[in-house]
Amino acid sequence: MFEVRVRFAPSPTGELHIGGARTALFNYLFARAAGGTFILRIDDTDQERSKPEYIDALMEAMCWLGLDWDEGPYMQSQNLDEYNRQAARLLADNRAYHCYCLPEELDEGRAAARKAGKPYLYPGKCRELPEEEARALLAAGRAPVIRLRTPDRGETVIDDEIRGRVTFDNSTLDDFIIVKSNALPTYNFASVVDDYLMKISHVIRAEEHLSNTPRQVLCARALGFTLPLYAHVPMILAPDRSKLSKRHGATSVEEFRSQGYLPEALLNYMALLGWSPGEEEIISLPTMIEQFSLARVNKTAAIYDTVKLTWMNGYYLREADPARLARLAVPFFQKEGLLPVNPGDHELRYLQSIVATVRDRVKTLAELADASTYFYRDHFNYDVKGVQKHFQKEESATLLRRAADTLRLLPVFDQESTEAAYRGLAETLGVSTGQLIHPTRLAISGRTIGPGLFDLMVLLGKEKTVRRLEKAAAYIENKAT
RNA sequence: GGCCCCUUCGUCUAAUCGGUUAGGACACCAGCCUUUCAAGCUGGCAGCAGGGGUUCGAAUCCCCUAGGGGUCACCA
Repeated sequence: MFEVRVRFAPSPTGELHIGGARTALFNYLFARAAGGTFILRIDDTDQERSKPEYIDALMEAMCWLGLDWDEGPYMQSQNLDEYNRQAARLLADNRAYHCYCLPEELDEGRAAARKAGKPYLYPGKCRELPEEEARALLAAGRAPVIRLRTPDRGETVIDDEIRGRVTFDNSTLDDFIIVKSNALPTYNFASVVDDYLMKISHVIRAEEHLSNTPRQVLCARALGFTLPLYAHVPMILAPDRSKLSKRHGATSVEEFRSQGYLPEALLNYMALLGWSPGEEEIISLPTMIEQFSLARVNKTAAIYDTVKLTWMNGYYLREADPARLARLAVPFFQKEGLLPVNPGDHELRYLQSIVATVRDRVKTLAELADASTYFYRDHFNYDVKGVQKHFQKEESATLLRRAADTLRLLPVFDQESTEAAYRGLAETLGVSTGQLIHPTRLAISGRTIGPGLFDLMVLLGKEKTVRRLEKAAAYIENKAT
């Protein structure tokens, strides 16, 4: 039995989006399920587009999700000598050659091929370039690239763990570039070298890489490397069925986080895209590890749907430990201006009791904060429809004043006592409890929807409740005159 | 356009070797519960892309068509 070693190898050219995160998750699950090693590698051989801040953001996102890696991060930019060494070997073996063609020269051929409706293949101009000419070109200041000498005939076969046998005709593959003119390796080359050196057993990545795979196999064979096993997982598509990109709005882990999604919800939702567990859909990371297998990963691209993710987030919101939830909610309350930068113990305790009550009816942390504003602000507008419904008759004012008077006299202000008081008052006044409850809710929260009224009053406290009832009564009386 | 991959309710998916009233989840609708809104519970709507084969029998195997996606860079 060989050791399972897998890697997640993003290029730091943007935020970690849900597709990349899901690939990371599957690698993680596969490694953990097999007792193997999960490696983080940063494929940063593109100097132009790679940005250090993306590396930090990437690791931050993975930590937030709880996808801890065992080795790395390894940077390809730190391993340049190795690629050069391997390329030199290929050159010495005549399995690769220098090519002096300029990109512009090649562009002409490309344009012509496109016009003719044919695929463009490098014509092999420098394949057998005489020594003299090469020297002359070099002397003229041309920086060559290195191309792999690929077979013209035969086929390259990949036995993919998920997709089965995939065959490519070698005649459709040209002598592709493995080292750029700036001496940096291309993805197909660097990736093969590292996967071999790191003893990667399974390359688990998105399907978009499937058509690159024969090139990598050719590289590995030229280098004399044994091949890893490949598993190409289905892509995650945007709602418009196209590949995920910035223009699709919230797709990065960081964005989901800032919208108030919980890591366990995002993780659970992502796991369901392209894979299905046993009986239960709601599963924790440890359970995913127990149940994960590549055999149950399907081949169909999935369109992600935030509606289901949001539902799931609501579920996890209600399940979460209240103290933890309060901690996670802090930035959202700060953003609404409800909490100071450094909230004290008292404020955090109050937050926790609010969160524990309000979370039952919201689906994200952002909604949670939004639904909690009236606990912190005395000034708010009354819901317009609510006013029409509950503040229209002048006797409503009387009702509210009677309620305020009753509550004020309560020696104990808790769920039971307030409810008993209200039910008693309704009876003496000869009205239904609802006739008392609805105007009260509007009076103390400005809203027609929210937590159970008695929870709400207790959370607000006797003083504020009574004050707001009287304020509302005055509002109704003013309105009437 | 060439090459490669894919195709079960609107969306995510199940249906181990071909035999199921094609199952579940989200969403939606209805009812129950109820001080509102949620949640919860119960029920409902909704799918094998199309056409040919093979077979006693096909969502499942084969072929064709259509559709979708990916990829064709000195990006990964």
